[in-house]
Amino acid sequence: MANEKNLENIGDDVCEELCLHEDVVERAKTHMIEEEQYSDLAEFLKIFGNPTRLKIISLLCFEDLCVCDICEALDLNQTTVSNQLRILRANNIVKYVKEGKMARYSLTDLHIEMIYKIGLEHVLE
Amino acid sequence: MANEKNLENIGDDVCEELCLHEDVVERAKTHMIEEEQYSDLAEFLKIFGNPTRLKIISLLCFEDLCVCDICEALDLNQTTVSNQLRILRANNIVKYVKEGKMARYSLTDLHIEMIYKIGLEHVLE
DNA sequence: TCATAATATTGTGATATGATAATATTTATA
DNA sequence: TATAAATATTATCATATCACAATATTATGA
Repeated sequence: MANEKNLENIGDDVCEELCLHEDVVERAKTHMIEEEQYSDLAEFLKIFGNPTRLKIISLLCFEDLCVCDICEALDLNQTTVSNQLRILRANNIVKYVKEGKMARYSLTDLHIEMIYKIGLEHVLE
Repeated sequence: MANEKNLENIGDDVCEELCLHEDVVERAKTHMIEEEQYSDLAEFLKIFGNPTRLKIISLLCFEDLCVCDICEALDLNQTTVSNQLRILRANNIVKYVKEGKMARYSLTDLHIEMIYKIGLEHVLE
């Protein structure tokens, strides 16, 4: 962002001294997606970067649970769990249904479980 | 951590007032992994939570690249790219081979591409 | 061996994130 | 409708992260 003036003379100032394989660079660029899609994807995947949220996700892979059961299973206080559930909700990772006083949480779709499991495979090998 | 004394009277103090479905909680607990594995997984997946790193990963999905080509394709300065490559290396997401003055980077394995693509599928739908 | 290209490391200030205390909201039931 | 259980929101401060400037390292060729 913030360098419209350089759009056509990229390479003139910065890159004369760099290795620059122009054809390779051009081909690479064709595989890129929109700036905003990178941002959205980063925002989404960032959510997996916290142990508490991963614990919640790992529980919900097997069974829908209410908030207090998650608190109990993870030995965490209610504020912490509720806050993380809100973040997970906001990022479309969990959903919930109200059942009386309780809120029963579940994963939104299979993508969540897949990312969790592929990631785990990677760190365990 | 830091509550050995509560291991057998969990629920006596905090949870009398909460909903507590003991059987559900016990079953949920059996699906949990080690504390350290959650931490390791969070550290790993956290790396995907940054647009610059995702851009680098997205390029390397198609072709191995040297540092200056990545700089050029992403229009980022060399410091930024090198720093992010170091983080990616440290987390076993990319590897590189030295070719003369150049360093040719590639993804370590298919897990990386899978997480990128599943995540993208999720945010695009 | 000197200059330079390619890459890596370190330092910095602004911004984001974490767990939790304090407080508020919602809902069922007495 | 008052109470209490279950959950949600807000505020706080310590810590982590970001992009990049400045600087260092490594390796090739003159």
